[in-house]
Amino acid sequence: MLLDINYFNNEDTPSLAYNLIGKFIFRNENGQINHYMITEVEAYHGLLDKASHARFGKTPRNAIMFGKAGYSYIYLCYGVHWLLNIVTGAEGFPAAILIRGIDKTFGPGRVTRKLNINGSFNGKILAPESELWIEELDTIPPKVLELPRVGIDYAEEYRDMPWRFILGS
DNA sequence: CATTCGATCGGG
DNA sequence: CCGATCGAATGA
Repeated sequence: MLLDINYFNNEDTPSLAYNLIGKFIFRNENGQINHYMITEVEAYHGLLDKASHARFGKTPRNAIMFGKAGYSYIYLCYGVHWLLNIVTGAEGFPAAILIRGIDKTFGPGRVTRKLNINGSFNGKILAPESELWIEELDTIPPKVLELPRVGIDYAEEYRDMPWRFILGS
């Protein structure tokens, strides 16, 4: 089942992120379709989240986070790595879920390399027509670990929020 | 303008 | 531990 705007149009970003573990990213490259289980994500939740790109309000870079759910938000991190996020929540509520791991690949920069995507995919709707989309293949809930997010030591009281989710064993 | 500094990774 | 690498954000 395709997970689209109706699925991601939810303002409980941490719960959406939790529930993304065990779902699948599909990628169509020249007719060759592969899919990868989502194994690690982080939630970036609203204007108040001091770890989020949206914490200073709407800017050209983060505008997509304020838009409709079910779209991609992709940006260059440290001038080197493209990071893939899924926009969530109602229009006007800035939130996104960072994809940090798929299958055996860990690290958000490696995820986009494995999927062979970059900034040209920013702002695309996650659907087969974009050659990048999310599906639920089975409804058995996996074991999920909750941990603090990575690389956001500056986020003050939001630094230790357990908004990083990892597939458990 | 100038400067700082990241939602990282790989190599030594 | 550190350098790469560059654009967003900030402040003058």
